[in-house]
Amino acid sequence: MFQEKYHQIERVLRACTGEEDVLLTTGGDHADLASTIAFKLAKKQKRPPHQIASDIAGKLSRNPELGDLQIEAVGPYVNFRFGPSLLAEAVREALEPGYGKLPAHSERVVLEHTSANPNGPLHVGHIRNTVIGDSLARAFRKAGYPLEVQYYLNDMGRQVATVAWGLDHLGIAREEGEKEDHYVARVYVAANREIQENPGITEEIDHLMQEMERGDPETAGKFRAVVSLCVEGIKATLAALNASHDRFVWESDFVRIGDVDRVIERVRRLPQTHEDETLWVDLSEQGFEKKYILRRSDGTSVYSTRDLAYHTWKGRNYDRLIDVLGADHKLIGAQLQATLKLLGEQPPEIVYFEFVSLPEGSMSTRAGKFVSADDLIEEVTAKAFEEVTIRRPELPEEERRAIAKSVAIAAIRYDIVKVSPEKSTVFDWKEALNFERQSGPYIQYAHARACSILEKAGEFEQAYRYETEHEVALARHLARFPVVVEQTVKELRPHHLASYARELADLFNAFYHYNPVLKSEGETRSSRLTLVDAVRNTLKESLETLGIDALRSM
RNA sequence: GGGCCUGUGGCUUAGCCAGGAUAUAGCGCCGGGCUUCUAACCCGGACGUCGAGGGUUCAAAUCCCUCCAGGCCCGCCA
Repeated sequence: MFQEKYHQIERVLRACTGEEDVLLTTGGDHADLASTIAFKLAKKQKRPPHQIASDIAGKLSRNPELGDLQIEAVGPYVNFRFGPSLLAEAVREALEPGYGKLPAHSERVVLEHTSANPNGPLHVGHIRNTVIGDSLARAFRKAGYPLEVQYYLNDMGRQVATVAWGLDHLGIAREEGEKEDHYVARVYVAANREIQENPGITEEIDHLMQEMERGDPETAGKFRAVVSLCVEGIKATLAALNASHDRFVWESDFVRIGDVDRVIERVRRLPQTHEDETLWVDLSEQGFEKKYILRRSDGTSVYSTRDLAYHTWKGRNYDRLIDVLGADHKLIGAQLQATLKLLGEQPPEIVYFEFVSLPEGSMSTRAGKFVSADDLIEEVTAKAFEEVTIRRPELPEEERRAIAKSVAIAAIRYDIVKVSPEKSTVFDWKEALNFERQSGPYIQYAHARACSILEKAGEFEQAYRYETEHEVALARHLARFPVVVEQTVKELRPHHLASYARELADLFNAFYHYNPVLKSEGETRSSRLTLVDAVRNTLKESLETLGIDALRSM
């Protein structure tokens, strides 16, 4: 409804003013939509803007095509407000299962996110990638795109080689009940400490990497064992976070099947490519002063080479490539894009997010200095369980545990997704454990409330008469959900969804306190119940797009 | 030194790309509200030179320039 109305008003304003850009925006508190076109025309017509606005409003008010729209000039602004029948239509649409779904696109999208090195558990920095990536993935599916989500597994890097070496030489046993990825991290930290004391080990690790690249079966087996072990743990964490990947792509496969050799051959034919002891691309014309090295002097490939092969493969199998990467990848990401362009391949769109640090400084897996996602989930779940137990002591423990789990993931995911990706953040336990307003559980609570009202109401006739300011504000807000989904995929910024869901919960809570539902009567009761149902559905759809469980009771 | 990002009340944050109507919200603070649909809630109040300066414009948190502060990057690591 909202989009149709937007485009219709835009069309009519164009016809009325003769201007191409009619400066139509959302009007905030003042209106559903508003135009500042009068300012622009004031200059051309040499008349005061409020007169022009008033003229336009007068003309449009007599236009029957616009239907149930209140049009008013307020000073220099032309304001449009949805009338009762449009609000009814908005609520009717919001009741539909899957509300917010946009018309299907045929463009096949591949979205890569998380892709953390398999040398330890995901930490609170990695899961910013996971939460942004998974929320975007859900938004893309909601926006009607066929989508595949991938995790690129760096299974032949120095980190993995270091762990493989550590397992062979340090005799560290896995502890009882220790999660795979945490065990791998322990070996990794110990191996790094060993290297510090005895730098000669670096040569042994270099040798392992060369053997791996050569395809030596014994070495490959060792690497695969390390990575498989670690990935088991990582997958469990991702599942706990409600994040999923359709495919894990192993970096070494591109070496094994010859794609890396093929891409090197193609790069070699570029005029920008130089070969001395290494093979490198001169990207200075593209604005990069650093050499983009693709083959070491010992003949082995580097991460960038394999990444080039991976993206070439993606470009051939999908129409649109999206990567979610930490801000530390900005340079290498831009070099990758530039080189793919030189090769005539499709470069990825890259969503960068800035760093998450700890109050005491940057995180480091190597130094064992990080807060793991598993510890975070455990702490937040424990706090959530306490809360549920205080509020709902009568519920069986099993049910309280299930609620606590969902509440914890809601708190964690929302806390991360609500902040714009370009903002660097400092991880804060107090914020993570806060379940009040502007949190995931706050929104879940609004949803549970709506469910509870509907359950008590039983059967009711649908009706659509909205008069109080709270009813009208809710109906207006419901209409915007599909626009927010559209905006999220257009800008690749999932935090819009987070703001939207919170605003909807805010409006619903205010409505709840001022407009009794079950105690009202007749058409008012039916209309309010219908509205509550529409809010419930829209909250559910927006929560699920954020990867948060829409609990019916909490 | 160079590149990218950020700077909005004590703290966190939306708005900035597509300039317009009293700058969004939370935490914290002060005050009020649970025999009434779940108080993980609601209402009221105090708190802002939108980092600083200049420019463009009828109009700047938003665009441009300079400066300051913080983060990230500048490896034959990934």
